[in-house]
Formats: sequence, structure tokens, C-alpha cells
Amino acid sequence: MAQFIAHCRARGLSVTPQRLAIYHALLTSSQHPSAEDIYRRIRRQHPTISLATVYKTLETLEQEGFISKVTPLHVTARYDANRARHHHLICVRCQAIEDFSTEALEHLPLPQEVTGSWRILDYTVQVLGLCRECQKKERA
Amino acid sequence: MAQFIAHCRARGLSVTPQRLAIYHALLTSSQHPSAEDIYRRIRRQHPTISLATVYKTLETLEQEGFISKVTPLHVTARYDANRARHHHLICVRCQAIEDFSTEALEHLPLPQEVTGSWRILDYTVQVLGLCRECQKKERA
DNA sequence: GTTATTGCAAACATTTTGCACCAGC
DNA sequence: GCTGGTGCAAAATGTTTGCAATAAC
Repeated sequence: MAQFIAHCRARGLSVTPQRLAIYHALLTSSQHPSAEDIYRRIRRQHPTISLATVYKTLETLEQEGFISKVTPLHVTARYDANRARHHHLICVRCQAIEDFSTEALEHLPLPQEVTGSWRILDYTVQVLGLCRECQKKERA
Repeated sequence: MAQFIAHCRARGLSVTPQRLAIYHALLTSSQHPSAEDIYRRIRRQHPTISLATVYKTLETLEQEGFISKVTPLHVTARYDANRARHHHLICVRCQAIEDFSTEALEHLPLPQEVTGSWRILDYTVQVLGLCRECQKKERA
């Protein structure tokens, strides 16, 4: 948390009670809360905080590399009729999704602690990166 | 497509032009369209179709196992302050998300065709399954 | 004092629902 | 004819934006 404050100072970001509370809520939660979850939790200490502030702060924290969205895709659902196991390349810039599949990822070694308690139905690898087009645009 | 029709008949699902068009649009698209994309594409042939029908049909197709959502998480964004590489166990029943990490998944062998054209920034494995609690409830 | 942040309200986008009409079986 | 599907409109949900008041620096 001291490191967080130092980082904010260094980057010219105000250190506000709201910002600290939001970051603290995320740090001390193991349940991948939604913006709404965080909002409800924080409201006890900060009764006037607004959901919009939570969203804005989460965006800032993500830009600064402190947190990440667990749903890296754009919010809108995307559908797929490809029924074979395959993985996704997701362009972080233009949101394009490309399939790939490879024998090398057919039988991932999931640890015993996972297979012991969960019943596994399926898995996919989500690779984040820049597609060929967006690499060009980044250089421009 | 013939197999699709046969499956619908066997399951007591009506074979409607709209349903066929939606499934066809998905089959012949490699770009993981959204509901809106499908809607716009189909409207040329079916000018009276509604977006609600597209959504309802997509849900049916998913239940029947013909398609899947590329965003398997619930629509709301979930956040994470864990900065180390880790993977997600997602319960398909209660939406819980649990982290796990293992040395075995630290350096996944991505194929040359991927690393050759995309600039890879990160990846995570998304495992879908039933958590311990929901396994119990399923049996009940 | 200046700049960034907050909190409100309103807008926006996506998805779901209720219901009357219609089509498939 | 019965059942399930469609299409419309309205509601619900999640997220973003504009802006004036306020707090951090």
C-alpha cells in the first residue's frame, strides 16, 4: 500500500481516500469483485461514494498496471460455432478474436489441487496481444 | 446443417427460417460475431427479424451445444489485483472465479504461426468447471 | 491557485422479459 | 389445434460521460 501511494505521487495522481479504499478492497479480496461489489463494500466507510467513481478509479488502476480485468474481452458477448477445442488470440487494441489450435495445448497439465476439487469441463487459453494490423498502427 | 435440422427435430425444436439463418451465419463466420453482428447480417434476407429473436436463439443454440459464448464469464467485468501470472477456474453454475497458478503453465508452447504474426503480451488459461459447492448441488 | 478527482444525473449499450400474434408440427 | 417461436416494446443491467463542486497538491 505504501508502494501504491508512492507510485501515485510519482505519477502525479492524487491520493484520495476513495482511491485508497478501492485499491484496498481489491487487495484484500480473493473473489474477483465486480465494480458493484466494491461499491457496496466501500459504502460502509464512504457513504457518499458513487459507482461512477468506482468505475473511473478502476480504469485508472488498470492503466497504471495495478489491477486487471478478469474479462479482458470487450463487454459484448461474442459467439462461436467452432466446437473443437481451440484457443483465442485477442487483440488488445482492436478487439479482434482469432482462433488457433495446436496439438501442443490439447492436454494441459492442470495441477492436482485443481483436478482434485473441481470437476473440469473444458478449458481454453486466452492469449492477449497485438494483431498484425495493430502492430503496424502502433509503430505509426 | 442437415445434422442441425435432424437434431432440432429429435429434440422437439421448431425448424424456423430465422433459426437456420442464425446458425448459418455463425457457421460461415470466422470472426466471432456479436448478437448485433448476426442481426445486421441476417436482416438482409429476413427484414422483419428482431434482435430479441437473435438473443433467444443464441441462448437455445448454446443450451443445445451448437455454439458457445467466447466470453464465458458473466457479462459484468470482474477485477483482480493479483499481478503474477495466474489462471482462472470459473464455475459455470455459480460464476465463482478462483485463481490458481502452477509452474507447469508458466511457459506454454504457443505455435510458431501465432508467435510469428502476433506480438504476444500475455496469456491465461481459463478452466471451466463446477466448484466443490456446485458439484454437491448438482447431485442434489 | 491550479489541477485532478469526486459525485450526481443523464446517456448509452447490451441483454432480458412480457405478451400478443403467428408458424411449425 | 396445440405448442413453441417470433417480433415488438419496455424494462433491466452494466458502464460511460458531462459537468459543477470539491479536495489534493
